[in-house]
Amino acid sequence: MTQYAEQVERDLAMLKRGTEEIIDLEDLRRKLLRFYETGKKLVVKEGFDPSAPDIHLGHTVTLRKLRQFQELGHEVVFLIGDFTGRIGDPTGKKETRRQLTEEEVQRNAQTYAEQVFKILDPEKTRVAFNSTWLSRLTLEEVIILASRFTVARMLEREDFSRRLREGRPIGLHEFLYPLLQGYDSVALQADVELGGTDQRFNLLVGRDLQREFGQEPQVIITMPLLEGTDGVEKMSKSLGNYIGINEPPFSMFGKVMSIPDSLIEKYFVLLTDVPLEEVRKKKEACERGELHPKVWKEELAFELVRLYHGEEEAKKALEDFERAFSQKACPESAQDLCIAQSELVAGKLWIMKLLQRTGVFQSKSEARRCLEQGGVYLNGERISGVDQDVPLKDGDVLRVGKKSFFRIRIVASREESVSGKEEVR
RNA sequence: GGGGAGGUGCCUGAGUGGCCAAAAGGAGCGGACUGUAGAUCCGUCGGCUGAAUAGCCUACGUAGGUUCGAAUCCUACCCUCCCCA
Repeated sequence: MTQYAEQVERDLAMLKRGTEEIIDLEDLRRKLLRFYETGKKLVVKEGFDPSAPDIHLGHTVTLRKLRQFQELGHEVVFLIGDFTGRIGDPTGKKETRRQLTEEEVQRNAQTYAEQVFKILDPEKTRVAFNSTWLSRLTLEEVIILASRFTVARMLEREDFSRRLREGRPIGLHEFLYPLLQGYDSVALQADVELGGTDQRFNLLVGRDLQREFGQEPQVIITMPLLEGTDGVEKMSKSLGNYIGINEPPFSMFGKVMSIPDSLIEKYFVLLTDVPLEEVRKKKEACERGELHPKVWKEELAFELVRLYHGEEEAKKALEDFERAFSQKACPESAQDLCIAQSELVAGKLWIMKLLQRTGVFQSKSEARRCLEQGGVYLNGERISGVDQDVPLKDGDVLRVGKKSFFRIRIVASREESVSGKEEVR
C-alpha cells in the first residue's frame, strides 16, 4: 500500500510541471496509486481537430504532457475529432467550413500521426476517431444528452458569453460541441483528459457526463496556452505566429529568437525538459544582468532545435544564425536556387525573374517593392533598380530581405532547375 | 410575424455621388539602428505591364438599375445583430 505512495508523489511532481490546473488533484493521486496497485493503466485522452494537420510548438505543450504519462506506463488515446470537425465550427470563419471527405480525414490523420510520433510513443498510443461512436447516436440520444445542460451553463463559457456580449453570431449547433466532446470521454472511459486552458469548459463537461453515465469522472489537466512569435496571440497557423515542429532548423531557430524576452521562461518550462531549478536560476541571472537575454534565448532556440532535429543540426543552426544576423553573411544552410544555363542570356538574368524564382514573394509588385526598398543583395552587394540584368555564376549568394538566403546553382537543363526549385520549397 | 441597425482591403474600422485603390490603427514586408527575425524609429503595404512623374485590370455582401461618373442613390436577394411577439 504505502510502498507506492512515494512513487506516486514523484509521478505527480513530474506531471504537475507547467500545468495550469488539475481537476481534481486528489482524483489523480488516487488513480495513479490504483495503477501501481492493480496494474490498470490510465486512459489519457486528448482530442485533435483533423482540419489543420500541421503540428506546431503550441500543440506540443499538451503532447509532451501526454508523453510523460506514457513514460509512466499509461495509455494515450490520440483522438481525432473527425465527426466534430466535419460538422464544423463556423466561428469567425468567413465561409462555411468545407466538409472534409473521408479520404481527406484519413490523409490528415496520417500526416498528424507522422508528426505526432516525434513526441508520442507509438507503442503506447491508440489512435481513435470520434465518428466511430458519434455517428451512431440517434436524435433521441442527442436530445437526452442536450437535456443534461442548460443554456445558462453553456453561456458560462467565456467565448460564448463574449460573443453574445459583442453581438457576434453563435450557431445553435455550437452548443452541441462541448456535449459531443464530453461524450467522447464517456465512450473512451477516459481517466484523464488534457487540453489548453481554453478547453477547460469542454473538459469539465466530459467529467459531468461521465458521472451521468455512471463512470468515474476523468481528471482534467489544462495547460497554459502558448503565445506565438508575436508574444501576444495564441500560437496558431492562421495567425502566422507559429513555429512548426517540421520546420528546417535554421528557420526554427530564427523564429524562436524572435519571441519576446518575456516568454523565454515559459517556453523553457512548457517545451523543454530543462530542470525547473535551472530555468529559475537562469532567469534570476538574467534579471541581475549577469546573463544576457539574447544568450539565454539562444540556449532555448538551441534546445528546441536539438529536440526536433538533433544535436548536430542545432549546432549548425546556432552558427548559421550568428553568421546571418550578427555578421550578415550567408548561412551554411542557405537553400539552393537552381537556374538553368538556358535561362541565362550572356551569363545574365533579369533581376525580377531571379526574384520570382525564389518563391518568397506572393506577387511581382511585392518583389518590386522589396527591390526598390533595398532589400536585395547579390554577394553582399545591394542591387537597386528594377531594370537590371545581373550576371550569375555558380555559388553566388542571393539575399532577399533579412532572412532569406539562396545559393545560386547553375544547372545544365531546365528540368533540373525545376526539380531543384521543388527541393527549395 | 413586427420594428430597428448593419455587411468596406489580411484584421479592426472611417468614408454617404467625382479629390477613393479607399482615412486611421494593427498585422505583414523593407530599411536604419542593435542584443536577434526582440525593442525603437522611418518607409511600404490590391494586382499586372522589361519599369513607369505612365497605363491597364480587379475590388467596398450578391445581382441588376439610375447617372457623364457609384463604396456612396434605387430595386431585389443573401447574411448578421438588437428589441418586441
